[in-house]
Amino acid sequence: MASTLPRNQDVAEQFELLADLLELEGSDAFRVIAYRRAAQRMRETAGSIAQLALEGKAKELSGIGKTIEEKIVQIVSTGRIDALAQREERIPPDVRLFMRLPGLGPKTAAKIWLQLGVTTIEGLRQAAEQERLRTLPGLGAKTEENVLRALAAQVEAPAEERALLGQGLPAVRAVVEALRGHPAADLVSEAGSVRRRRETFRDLDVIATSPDPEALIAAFVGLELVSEVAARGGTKATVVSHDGLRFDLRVVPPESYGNLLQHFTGSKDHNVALREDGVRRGLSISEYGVTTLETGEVFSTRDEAAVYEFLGYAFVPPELRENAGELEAARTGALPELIELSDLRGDLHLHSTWSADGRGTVEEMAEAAKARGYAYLCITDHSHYLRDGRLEAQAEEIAAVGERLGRFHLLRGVEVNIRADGSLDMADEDLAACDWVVASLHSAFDRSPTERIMAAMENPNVDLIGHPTARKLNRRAGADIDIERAIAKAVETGTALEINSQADRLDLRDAHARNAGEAGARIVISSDAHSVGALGNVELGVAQARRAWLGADQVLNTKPWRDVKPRR
DNA sequence: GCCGTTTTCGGCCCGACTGTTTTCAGTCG
Repeated sequence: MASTLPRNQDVAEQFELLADLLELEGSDAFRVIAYRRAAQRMRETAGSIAQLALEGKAKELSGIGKTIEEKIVQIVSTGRIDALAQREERIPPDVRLFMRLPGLGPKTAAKIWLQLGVTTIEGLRQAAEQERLRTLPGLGAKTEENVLRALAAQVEAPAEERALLGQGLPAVRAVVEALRGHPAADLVSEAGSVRRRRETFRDLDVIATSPDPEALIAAFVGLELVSEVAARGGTKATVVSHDGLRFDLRVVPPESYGNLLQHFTGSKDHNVALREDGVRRGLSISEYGVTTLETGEVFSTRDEAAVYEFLGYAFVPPELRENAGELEAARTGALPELIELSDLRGDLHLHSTWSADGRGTVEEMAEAAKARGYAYLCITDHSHYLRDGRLEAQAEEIAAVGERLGRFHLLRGVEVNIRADGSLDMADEDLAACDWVVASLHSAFDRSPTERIMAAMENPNVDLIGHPTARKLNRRAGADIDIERAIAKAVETGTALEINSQADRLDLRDAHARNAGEAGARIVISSDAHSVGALGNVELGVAQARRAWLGADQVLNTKPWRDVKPRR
């Protein structure tokens, strides 16, 4: 039974832990890196890694070989990697936390544990206070100070959350715009994970060139949104905004701007793979340029695309830079043509004031959609607000507003709830009367969620599964959906799967949406808007679709309505 | 531990900064 297998996240966590403990033991660094890479690959794999290992197919994934595959099988059969269980008995759990403190690493953590006999966080605090850390070679007063500061900060701000792209994207754009308008600015760009449109971020990176770096830094730390200047130097600064977002600005030399933008956009894994590939071909790649080792010649450029071109790759869109096959594809001309925001022709999941939580009327939502340039819009209010005659009243209003809008298609839909037993909470004849039906999980996420959404797909009235895993970023993990079975059922029944564009949903997530696309499932990007402004959410959904390697032809609502829903 | 358009053995990204040091190891991104 697939549902009894450990989740990829949990398997990856054991390898991450094993890597940490091996590192504390001082074992071969490349072995440690190999475990971490494998863990990363597992997290980004949509199918069950445990299932793959049982079938002997996990080693087909890059970074996973025979040994790691065997260890995954150990997890399935005994719950724990043997090598990990042994080490957990020897190494006190808090020592792993030592090396997570900023400034401390595995070497220092092990030294403190083995030479001072410190085994707990509290013991570490005391050792620092009593000035015992400085008795160790290579450690001094400054280290003690750093340890105490780090421990205090940890108490103040425990377990930091990553902020949502939906909050960071407008914020970083505002900063980039403000800096571009400054006389000391030349080139300015977002960089880092926000440029790759990752769903969450730790800080927002901006890079720039300037004839007068000091003046640009001064303008940056003086921006109205800045509440605190965390660091400030001649070429870089870090600030915290009033709403708690961290921004990093780096001012870089113009002649290497392209190389630097490439470097600071990441991801780390993408850059490492790029550089390893370079080494194999006699090229040393850094943020300043590409050195041809044989001649010593250095290629640096203001143009990021020129970096990829020089290295023999097609330009890799930032959203794909995760070392998930994009380099090979860029070398062989196999990169996909990614969907763009302007490809969307309509929205197929959103709410009006007929839903208690909707803030725009049917007419307001329709007018706003028309103004966005859409050709169609489907109002999908929650089923439970459409009882006792309200379904008919809502249908009349949609029909009346639709008349006034001329050629624009205003459609009548519903978001029907999938109950705990897998049935839908609206009668089939009512669903059949709608132009479009979205079915979603909203509760009882632990009660056979895979079976429930698959049952919904079997209903011929259901066109789309909304936010398939029902996750909420920073709030709850998604339901434990067996995504491969769900995708197979979607393909079989022709039911579309949603990329929900709400900032804290983005569900399907990137890896799952990529799998769905590869399997030939139909994908819909929808706003799930509850207000006029939220129709713009789809920008996040399109970004997620790009991270999933999807082209416009794989997304249903890039097509005209007659092709989305051929007449029954 | 993984991997291969030199390789099934011998490699495995690059540079900056920090704190502790008289030349560098450890950490970080």
